Amino acid sequence: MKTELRQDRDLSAQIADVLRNAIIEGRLLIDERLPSEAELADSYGVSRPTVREALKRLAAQSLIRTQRGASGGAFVNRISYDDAYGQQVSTATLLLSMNEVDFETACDARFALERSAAALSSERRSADHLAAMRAEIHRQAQPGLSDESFCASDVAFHRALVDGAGNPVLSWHLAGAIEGMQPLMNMITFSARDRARIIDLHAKLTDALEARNASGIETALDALCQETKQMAEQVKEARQQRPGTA
Amino acid sequence: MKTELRQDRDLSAQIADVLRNAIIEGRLLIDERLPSEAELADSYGVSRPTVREALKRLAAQSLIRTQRGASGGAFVNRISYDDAYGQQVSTATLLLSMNEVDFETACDARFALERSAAALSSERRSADHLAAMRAEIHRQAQPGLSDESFCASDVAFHRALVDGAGNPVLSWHLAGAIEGMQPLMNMITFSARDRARIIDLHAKLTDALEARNASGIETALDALCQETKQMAEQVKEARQQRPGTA
DNA sequence: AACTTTTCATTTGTCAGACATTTAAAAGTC
DNA sequence: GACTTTTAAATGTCTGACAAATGAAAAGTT
Repeated sequence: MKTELRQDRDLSAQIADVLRNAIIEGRLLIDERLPSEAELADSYGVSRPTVREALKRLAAQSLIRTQRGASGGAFVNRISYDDAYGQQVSTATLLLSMNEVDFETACDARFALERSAAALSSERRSADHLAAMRAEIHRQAQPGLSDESFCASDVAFHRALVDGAGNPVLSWHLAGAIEGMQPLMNMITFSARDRARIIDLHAKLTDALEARNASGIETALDALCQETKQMAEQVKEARQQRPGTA
Repeated sequence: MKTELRQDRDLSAQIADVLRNAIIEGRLLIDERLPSEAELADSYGVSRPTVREALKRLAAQSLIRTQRGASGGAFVNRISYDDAYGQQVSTATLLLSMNEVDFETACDARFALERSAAALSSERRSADHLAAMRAEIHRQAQPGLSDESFCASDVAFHRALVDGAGNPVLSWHLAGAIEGMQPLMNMITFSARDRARIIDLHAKLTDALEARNASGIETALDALCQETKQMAEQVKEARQQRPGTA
């Protein structure tokens, strides 16, 4: 772990890179303790604050955890499913909302991925998943539901659908595709007629899933994709007519 | 941006959370400048090193960039596609290699996702994508290729396939599924017979893509999935017979 | 007046040293 | 032996300082 640092870049960034590579490439094993801050500072020839900034960078990526006290220190972290889930959603959200990704592209990608998950789900889903989906449909039909709550329920519905595949890795991937679009979806105003159509499609989708009818699922998902893109298009047109609200 | 901080948690972590939320929820716009470190330290009642640790956490997630000099400071960053790509691959890699995700689950998820991307690619792929895929097949057939290089070429092949869909968001999602498995794939030793079978399937896959034959693509992908899982199974059995090499 | 050079204030990057707090192990006490 | 106290090690935080980069204003020059 001896690397000469250049002087023309942030020292803390370079140290973070060195340690990050050591962790990713497996030279530092899970739960292994890193040298203390003082030792790291000494071995890289920098001050402790600089080392600490490097360690905080790694902590932000859940690569290490720190513990105070005797026999404390920084330890290589086994990233938890929840941490990875949050990072996935967060990165997807930023990618979609900060880069001029048009809604149609994001939507196409999302439903393409969901189609394959739904196909697996139709083989493996349990009664619990169906029940969760029907519960969300029921919530979506309640009058007086805010657009935001409708959106949240929509996410929960699709999440249950995907979880039906019984593959946590697949669920993790889909989290980015589905939950990452939430900010974009929240810009949509759902009219009563929109909601009715969506709820109808959700019902058809759930029925097809219950019957393990793969083609029926695909049809419903395609229709949902079209519906969603259409609503987004309407929002876009409304924006163009009276700009400034953006 | 005035929030009381508790004393029972890391101050730098709390400050990072506050700023992160402000960015994600859009209260701080892209390219907007954050207050200077001294001002932040003052407004949160902490010292500058503490503020700096918080800012480094955000920088590690590409949420901000910093610039020195007059009119410098920390600016809300528009995350680049490349940054998001790297984060996606990195998170997926860690999730798969650090958590006891069995190979079969990861493999199923990966090919499920790739199936849907391939379906889109069969409609939209250009001649360039086909050429890139055939070039990788050619490389894979070369004798004396290391397992690692074979793996890398395999990734490039599938990446070209996915890129054929012409949807960068889809490519981004698939990057996690495909490249994230690379460490797991690198543990496999590819015998000459294994390689021949894989190359044959790659050729069939490319032919089907050229013919825009969706069902042929699906068949080839399913076979590849089976083949991959089988090879992993063999590695697993070999490990169990003489442990300690792990 | 127009252009060039210099100076300067601002801001991040880094350092040194100190103290506070937490924690586990060692030492002491009953 | 069981409990309490002490101690040492480590992270968390603070203060104050200097270095380096950078843009803008001031000064100087033609």
